Amino acid sequence: MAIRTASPGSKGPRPDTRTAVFQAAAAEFSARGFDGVGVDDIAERAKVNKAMIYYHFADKLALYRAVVGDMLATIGTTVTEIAAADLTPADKLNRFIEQFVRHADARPWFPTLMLREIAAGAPHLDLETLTLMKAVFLGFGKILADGAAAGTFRPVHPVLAYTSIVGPLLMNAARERMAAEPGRSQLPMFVAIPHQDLIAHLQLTAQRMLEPR
Amino acid sequence: MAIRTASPGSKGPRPDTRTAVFQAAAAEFSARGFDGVGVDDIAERAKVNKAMIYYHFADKLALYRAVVGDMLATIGTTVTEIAAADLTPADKLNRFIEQFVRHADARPWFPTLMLREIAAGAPHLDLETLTLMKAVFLGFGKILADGAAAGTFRPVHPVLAYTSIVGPLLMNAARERMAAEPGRSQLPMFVAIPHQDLIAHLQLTAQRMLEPR
DNA sequence: GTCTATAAATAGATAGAC
DNA sequence: GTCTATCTATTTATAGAC
Repeated sequence: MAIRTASPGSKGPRPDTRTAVFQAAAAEFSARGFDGVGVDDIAERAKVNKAMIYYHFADKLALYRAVVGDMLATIGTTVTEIAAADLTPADKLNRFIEQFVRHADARPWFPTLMLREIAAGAPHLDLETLTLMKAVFLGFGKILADGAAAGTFRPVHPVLAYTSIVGPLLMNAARERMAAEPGRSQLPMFVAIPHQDLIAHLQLTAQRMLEPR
Repeated sequence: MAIRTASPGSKGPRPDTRTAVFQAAAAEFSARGFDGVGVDDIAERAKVNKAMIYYHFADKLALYRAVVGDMLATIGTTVTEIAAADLTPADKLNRFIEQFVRHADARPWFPTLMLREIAAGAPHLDLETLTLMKAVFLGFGKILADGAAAGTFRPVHPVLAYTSIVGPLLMNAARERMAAEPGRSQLPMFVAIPHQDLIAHLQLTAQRMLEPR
């Protein structure tokens, strides 16, 4: 990835103001939610004048949708690739779980922002953004259907299977965030779980859930 | 439950203003989150003057904590009772799942409010409220430990087991809310799942997850 | 593209009459 | 206990100079 930095003290046009705003917005929205974040907060974090945000984005909602849409598009591409890969359904499922965790590790704002939007009932999302969300679900559903057709999976309603895997994934990310608040690490539900263990547990649970008997 | 209603047109002291505020706050906070709700919104829904809210509660945060605390205390009592009941661990686990769903059915604000607070990293909760949250987790952990001691469950980290069961539960509630928004019922991830099916699925998945091999 | 200044609306919270 | 009116701070958003 190319790194573009403005020369120190430069007064000319900053090449990546938009990117700085975008990244600051992702972090802020993830940390405090749509209503909890002010446009000033984003400007401050991005080290950008507030008016610049309105120069690059129509308004706060459009910026938010851009962040969530980009996030969903990225994970959607990953899932679609896995679903289309040349692997057994069981391997695809394991890969789905592993990639989801790795994806979240590389983009810490992702799970919390997604969980927040889900918890809120997705009131900020338009149909276009929801369609990106759908792509993730459909990719997962394809893995399931292939497995059922091959007889390696028992038939389970894709919605139930999806929530059974993604729900714990997101909830664990939220748990880690709660634990990060000061004075909480002693509480038993906030002990650290290595992501290797998380992945292994979810993979085993998912395989058992789908196992024909 | 006794029903107390002020006589129509009464100008005297309303007996249950506090309750009206409390219930309105639960509904509003659940629907739009701490930052998304204005004290005016709560006053309007409760059909109470805004100043009355500050007469009964110190401020917005104290009101919010009262709502969440009451919610956690109620579910905590239920879980503790199940853990102490005279049942096999497997039956206790099934009962935990069923009661959690039934509890949410009877109190529609519960799952969303809880998921919201979790997603936010519980920034609004003090240690006292978190302790109530802990009680729910500990009750669940006791069921697990009893099962492991009796050999009916394999040993699984209680945090992983807890998120694996409660995560899907909460995520499904959020899903139902997303589906409720207009123009969304056609999307495949928003199809309705009967709660009977949800319970059965989670019970089966949980038992398989914990099954020794 | 970038900045300052400010408009316009809304938020949380309180004073004080009844 | 209940109400009206209001204070103060903050918020989204824009106008307009450079």
